[in-house]
Amino acid sequence: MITEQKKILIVEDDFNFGNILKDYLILNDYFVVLAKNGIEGMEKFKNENFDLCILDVMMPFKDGFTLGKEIREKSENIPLFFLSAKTLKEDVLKGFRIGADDYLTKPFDSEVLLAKIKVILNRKNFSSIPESDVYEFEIGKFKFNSRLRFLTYTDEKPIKLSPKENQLLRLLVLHVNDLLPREIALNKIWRDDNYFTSRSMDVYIAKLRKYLKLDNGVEILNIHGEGFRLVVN
Amino acid sequence: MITEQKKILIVEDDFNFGNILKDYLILNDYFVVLAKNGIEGMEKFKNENFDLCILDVMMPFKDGFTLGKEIREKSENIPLFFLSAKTLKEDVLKGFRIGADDYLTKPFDSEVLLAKIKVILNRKNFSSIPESDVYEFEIGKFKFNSRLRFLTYTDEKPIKLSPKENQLLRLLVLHVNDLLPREIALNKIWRDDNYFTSRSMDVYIAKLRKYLKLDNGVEILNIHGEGFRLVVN
DNA sequence: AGCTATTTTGATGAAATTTACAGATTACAA
DNA sequence: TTGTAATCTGTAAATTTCATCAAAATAGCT
Repeated sequence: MITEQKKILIVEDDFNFGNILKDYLILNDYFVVLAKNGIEGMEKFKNENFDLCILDVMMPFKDGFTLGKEIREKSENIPLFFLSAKTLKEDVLKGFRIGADDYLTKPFDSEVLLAKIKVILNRKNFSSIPESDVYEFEIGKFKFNSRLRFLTYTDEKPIKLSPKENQLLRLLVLHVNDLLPREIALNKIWRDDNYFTSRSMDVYIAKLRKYLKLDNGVEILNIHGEGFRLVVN
Repeated sequence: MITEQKKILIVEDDFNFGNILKDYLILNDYFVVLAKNGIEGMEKFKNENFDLCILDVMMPFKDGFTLGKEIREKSENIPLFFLSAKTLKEDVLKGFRIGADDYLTKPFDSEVLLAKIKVILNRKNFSSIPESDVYEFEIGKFKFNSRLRFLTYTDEKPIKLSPKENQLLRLLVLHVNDLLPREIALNKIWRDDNYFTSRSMDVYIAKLRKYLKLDNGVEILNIHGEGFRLVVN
């Protein structure tokens, strides 16, 4: 995909207001889905893949805070905005405690909202690895096909790579001879960066090293505290 | 340093307000530096290493917008908040155009500010685009790559540098033949200037000297009470 | 169920950093 | 000059942080 339209979920029970907001964001080149209440909002959230959620706080059946909490449980990283007429400090803080990225009080200026959306979408640009068209690589005497998940040493029979092995090797190759920061690999592949995903990544590095040992002109070096580096002579 | 405290720069010309804010953030376990105006703010920004900047908009000599723009030029990723009594939409939008992450209008609730600071500092922020940055240097007969943390003497095999060795050597090189004041190195690398960080820096100077001995046209001189100087013939 | 892929644990050791210290050097005042 | 306090030097030890990898646990598929 060349131009990647960002996909926004709006959950707002006020039909008029919701539609105005939706149209405004569409006009500004976002792909927008509008849900009329918390139940529907959760439904859509589960079935689609959004880049940002904008939730009204006061809604019948399921209020925005409850919905926000559920969304956070499912996805701890997705940007979350609350909209509310309630300017009470306690409400605002509650929103942030739930894991909101911002809390806007109505009435708010639509251009300001737009600015905030831009800021947050530009910051968190870790959609999974883009399926660029390149998927055949040479790594020393290896051939690596990241689409078929095959790693082939000269004429030997191809080693099948697991999805994670494959993604990791692909990232390494894309940064060949240069540093692949831990953080980036973790967020791109595991979509999260913590102690356990980090240990997990180490496991895959070990696996790849084992495969790559066949060619001793190829190795994966560690840069302590920074990340890894695939070196090819 | 025991806890990895986040370091915040506040630039605010109102002495009272600035100090109250500073104390409040310190109370909440941040390391805070307060600058009284835009000039001083830029000075501190250049010499230290912050996780977040909070800029008052209306200040004499150099206003917050101008300062914010300069900071953005130097660091495109550092989180930036504007504070202002001006609630004019145009000002708010201007702030965002400059690259602000948020714009708070005075009076604002300190707890809300705190919540926003937490959100932004915990945000996993990584763009795969490395900060455009010079990282290849020549030091006499050495080649120094501060990204890969390698120091290579002619054709010998590269010496791996630890993160601190690397940062320190990089700072020295950036000031080559000129004085690198202790204070600046400590604030930039150790983020704090005290007896222990200072001893620690001495240890690293000794380590670098050992590495650099290979080329006797290169040495690190001390300027008593001032700092160090990397000299290259 | 049985197999395979993946994640989580945890033991171990390696690397990096801080702290400590003893002997030099320097600044500076008397 | 000389004495003394402050600063610097290099090394070693103690502490902390990080990487490695086997193995166990879990999830997911056929």
